[in-house]
Amino acid sequence: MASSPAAPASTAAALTERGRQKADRRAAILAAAATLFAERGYAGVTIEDLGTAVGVSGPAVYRHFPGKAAVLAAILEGASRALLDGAERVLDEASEPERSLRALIAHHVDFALGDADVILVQDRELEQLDAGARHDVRLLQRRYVEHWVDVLSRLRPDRAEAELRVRAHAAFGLLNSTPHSARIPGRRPADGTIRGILEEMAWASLMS
Amino acid sequence: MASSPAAPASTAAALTERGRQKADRRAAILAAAATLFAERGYAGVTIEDLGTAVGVSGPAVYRHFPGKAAVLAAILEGASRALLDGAERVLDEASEPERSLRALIAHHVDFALGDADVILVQDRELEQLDAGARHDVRLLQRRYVEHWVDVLSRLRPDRAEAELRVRAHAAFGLLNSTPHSARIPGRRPADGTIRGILEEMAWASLMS
DNA sequence: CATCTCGGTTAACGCTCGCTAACATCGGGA
DNA sequence: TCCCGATGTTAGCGAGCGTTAACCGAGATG
Repeated sequence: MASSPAAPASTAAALTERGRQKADRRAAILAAAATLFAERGYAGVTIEDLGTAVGVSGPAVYRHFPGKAAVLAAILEGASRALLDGAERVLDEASEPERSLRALIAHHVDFALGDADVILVQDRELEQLDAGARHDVRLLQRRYVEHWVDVLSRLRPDRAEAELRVRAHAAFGLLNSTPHSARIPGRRPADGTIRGILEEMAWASLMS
Repeated sequence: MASSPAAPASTAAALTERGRQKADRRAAILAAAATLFAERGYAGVTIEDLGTAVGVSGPAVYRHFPGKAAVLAAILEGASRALLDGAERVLDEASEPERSLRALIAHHVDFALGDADVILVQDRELEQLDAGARHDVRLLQRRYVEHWVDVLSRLRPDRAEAELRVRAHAAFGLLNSTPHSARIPGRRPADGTIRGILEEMAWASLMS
């Protein structure tokens, strides 16, 4: 799950100059890949495209990832982990369920509006992963959903967990709608306005 | 937009035996393609797969569609048209805006639960279309959204159309959530139950 | 200072897949 | 009945693309 050959354990960060450059390149490839995958789909992007997007060309990408699928896997695992970590951080700070739900919603909106490309790829390209990576991502997603279900079941103990799970998924669809529709032309309201609308709608739908 | 060489105009339906067989084949290919595209993505399905799925093999598909892209285009245009036609039919029957909105929601849920594969493909593979077909589909989608916005603006004349458009898109994301999450294992409630939950959530979110 | 590692280059292989060609078969109108 | 057009079949081309091979220069290391 970590790096390959006996990584310098804890002091991994302050390595040499080359070490940081490599990390930067890797991050740049991931960022460019998210944008390109969102625009053209995983299959519509070539390894050469990924290289060109970060200023190297072609097979240099293989110095950072073992293959094209690994790039997608890194994006999806990163997204799932970021979403999950954020949710757990947010839940540590608020114990009252109403506050917790509002915080969960706000955090999800932040992510959806901030990393729209990643959300799009996450929604669309999960199936392209090999069984192992797909399973890992699904596990992270499941844990994320369960946090939502936990909070919801404290707010509405009368409702079955199965219903709350359907409601959580529906809320994700609602909150992720902007990355999907943003590609359609037409003027949209400012991000701040959209954020308010989505938070209000998500709350109302979940508590209805 | 219709058939090629001087089609027998109005009496097109009651043609010969061969005519009906051809129509059946075409419909079978479209249905199989929707399922396969939903499972593996447009790029993950070969023309050979499409043929095999309906009992013919490989290039026989070209007797019914000029190419792979045309199959996708037919699915997406069919879906957009069905959604739009249904909405217009529904709006003809109810003039009161509250009833209209409830009917629009119910109709959309019907479609999402009944043609989950098509909804999934519609959400994911629009970009794979060539510019012309994509434009056509976008036009149909736009008209569909505008029907929702019209009804919403009669219910909430205080709100800007831009906001209502964001709300409509968010509601679509909510209503289309089940086709997306259905692939995740785990027991789900029965369709009837899900329908009720989604309708309630959509209404609450739009009117909040 | 010699050497080794590593991130980069270009060339090329091989597979997949959309699509076309050439040919067979058969239903249906004159 | 006879022929034409439509719907299949199999063989094969050609392009695109993921990946590997072979080589190179420079920064870290002893």
